[in-house]
Amino acid sequence: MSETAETYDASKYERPSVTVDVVIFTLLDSRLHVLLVQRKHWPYADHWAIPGGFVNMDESLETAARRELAEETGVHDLYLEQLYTFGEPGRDPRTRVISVAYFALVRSEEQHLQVSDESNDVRWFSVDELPSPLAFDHHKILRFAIDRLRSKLEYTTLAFQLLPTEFTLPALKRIYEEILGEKLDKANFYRKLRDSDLLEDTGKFLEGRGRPARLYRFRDSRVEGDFVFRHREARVKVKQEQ
Amino acid sequence: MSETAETYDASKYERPSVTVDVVIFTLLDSRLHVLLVQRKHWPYADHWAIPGGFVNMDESLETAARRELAEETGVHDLYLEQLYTFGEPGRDPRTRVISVAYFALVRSEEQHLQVSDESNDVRWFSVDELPSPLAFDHHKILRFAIDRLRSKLEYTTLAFQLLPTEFTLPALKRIYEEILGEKLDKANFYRKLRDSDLLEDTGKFLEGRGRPARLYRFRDSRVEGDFVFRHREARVKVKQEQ
DNA sequence: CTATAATAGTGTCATAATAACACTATAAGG
DNA sequence: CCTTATAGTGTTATTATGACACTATTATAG
Repeated sequence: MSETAETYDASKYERPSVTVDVVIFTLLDSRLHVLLVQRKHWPYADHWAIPGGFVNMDESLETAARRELAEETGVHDLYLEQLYTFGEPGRDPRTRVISVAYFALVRSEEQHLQVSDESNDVRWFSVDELPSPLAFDHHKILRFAIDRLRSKLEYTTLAFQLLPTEFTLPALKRIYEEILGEKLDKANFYRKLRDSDLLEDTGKFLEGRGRPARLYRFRDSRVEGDFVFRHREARVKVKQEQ
Repeated sequence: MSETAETYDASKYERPSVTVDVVIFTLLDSRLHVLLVQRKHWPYADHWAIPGGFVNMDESLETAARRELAEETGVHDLYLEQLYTFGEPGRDPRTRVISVAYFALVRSEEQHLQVSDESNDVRWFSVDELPSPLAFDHHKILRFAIDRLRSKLEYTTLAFQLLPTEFTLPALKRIYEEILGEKLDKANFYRKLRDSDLLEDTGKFLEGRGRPARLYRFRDSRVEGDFVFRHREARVKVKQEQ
């Protein structure tokens, strides 16, 4: 960030390439899935990869993320959150690539996937059945994203983004259970939600197998943010995170 | 992340520059301070800025952050944490610059500041008395860092990094109070610490004005990590973060 | 040499949050 | 109309929290 004069020469230093990569989560068949594209070209041809691509000179990182995602997968209209920036030398065989990773949650029913001519295929993969190996260091990025997702679930309303406008408490509880990988107590979970004042009763019901479930909606239309909602208390413990 | 063949031409796309910027906090006269350097050259000559600089092609982002910090300020030996990546077009008048920001806490007594020939001066500033305007979008980065620091204080042992190996409970409490900007209850704060099992009694005492304070040390030498320690319970509330 | 100020540290208790689990409610299907 | 499946509520023992009053140990002023 220091240069000698107005005579700054932009081409003086060799520059790394900058990409954005986007980890998109959804719930499919009640399982957490992630969106991957199958690469067509070198490097890592035929390998599955997190969608992403190079940042143009005149667009913001988030705009680039949105553009690449739409181009490569057809996914659009989502709340993106910056995850981490990966920049180890050697992570891309072509040249030095620094990759700003984003992540987001979407409702898969609302997304129509489409394959670009840069890839063979675009597909949702259960996070428990990922293809291996993934391209580049994408396995690491994915791990990072899943960890972050779990941890943010503990104190935000992130999970609500996976639900339609109107939803039932059991559905929300199932999402938490699937992502956290553990069973939650119904009574305690519902009580937290009632006390949180986040939900609004629609008066409607969802018919199903047993007793119909009451339909709620998020009180605020701002589901796209990070609201504080602890589904349970975080205990004091000593452990390393990340 | 997709290219047509082994014929990939690294110079084909115009590339942004990548810098690392490092927000260093310390406690000085019981106040939270941040390290700034006064720029010597265009752009923003004579403005104060967060230390940082361009990433070399063969070094990792964190290595670059460490190197720049040592070169520009003399500060070394610290636990760095990635903060956020800022990449709006136009944030640097020279060219498109994407900046990966890091932050860290240090004990100022252990650091000997030294000015590089790229800057006029290096100095600690109280976060309440920052020079204005700062270079580039560094004010925004600083805000971001302070917010993150406060929020991580709530559930990590980050603050312990500001203390020497052996320290007293009142000293630790003062750090929390200064950074959070609010008074904490002694009894409750000490109880949390006792229950957390993070500390070890050294058997020694620190003499002072009144009753001598018992000296503790962190039980683990791994103060340089992110341990979970909630100095108080986080309450359920609905608010937007960041 | 005693009183006071200053700082460190402990005890207590009403209230709230938590976790566990037993219970009731309402539907479908045989 | 009995069984199963799902939704939803009540209850209670235990623990965590916040507030605040109390005790302890030193230096220093007079």
